[in-house]
Amino acid sequence: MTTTPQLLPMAEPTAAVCCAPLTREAIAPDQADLLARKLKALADPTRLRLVSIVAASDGEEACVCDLIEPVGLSQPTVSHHLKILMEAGFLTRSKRGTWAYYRLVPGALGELSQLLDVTGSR
Amino acid sequence: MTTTPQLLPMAEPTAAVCCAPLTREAIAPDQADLLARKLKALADPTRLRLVSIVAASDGEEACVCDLIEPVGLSQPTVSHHLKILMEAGFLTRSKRGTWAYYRLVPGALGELSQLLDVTGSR
DNA sequence: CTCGAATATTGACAAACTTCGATGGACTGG
DNA sequence: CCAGTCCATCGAAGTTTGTCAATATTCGAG
Repeated sequence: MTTTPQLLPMAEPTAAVCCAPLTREAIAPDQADLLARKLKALADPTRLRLVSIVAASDGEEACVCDLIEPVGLSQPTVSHHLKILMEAGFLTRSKRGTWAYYRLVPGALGELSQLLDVTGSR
Repeated sequence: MTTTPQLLPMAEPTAAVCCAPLTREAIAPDQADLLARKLKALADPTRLRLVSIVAASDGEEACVCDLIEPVGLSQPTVSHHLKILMEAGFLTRSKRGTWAYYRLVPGALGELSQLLDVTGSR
């Protein structure tokens, strides 16, 4: 009964986590918080596999039923991981009939990637 | 009483996590594990700030005493975070006298960055 | 050798996370 | 309308994580 889970701003206000690569100057605490939340969403073997499977799927989308067997976990657990990935801005869901299809948010991974090391400086 | 914490292979056998970007084809479970461990090491606001401060420091190194005040946590906690970052392959330590100086491992962040999204494909 | 300073380690505890089974809601086919 | 399928949510159990105070360790100065 907590408040509605907040979506992390990623697609919309691109200004949120945007500017300084990690290695140029000390990151601000609030930017560190935001970046950490996104990294945490990805920092799980199952969720990495889910993202990867969705990305590699035909049409670059997959329904839950396609994801349960590959990762070998229960359906509620898979749904839970997908929700976390959605809230972090990496996936979107679209329902068609009883099926829920998940897709990658274009550019979400790339944005994170750039933040970690824009310049290749070090 | 677990086994001695294993260093994640990053500097040495670069073949470990090396090949397929997350979005080309489904990642193998063991690669997902490895990648998740590295992401988890980075997925904490304090540790992101530590990495950032070290990177932005003069001479690109910093001792623990320089890091305690900026992050506002106790000395044991800071040491603990630094240890995690070392075991994940992001930092190295060199002791000079009683001081311990931490440095970024060159390329470690970049390697991770590339893994998340090599192509910018999506 | 002894004292003080800089770090690391240990032990403890609360909070967060991962997982599951059970349940509930929504849609489809007969 | 009914039964069955797909998915999300709830509640609970077990594990992991972040943090601190207390303690141990290591080194340099005198």
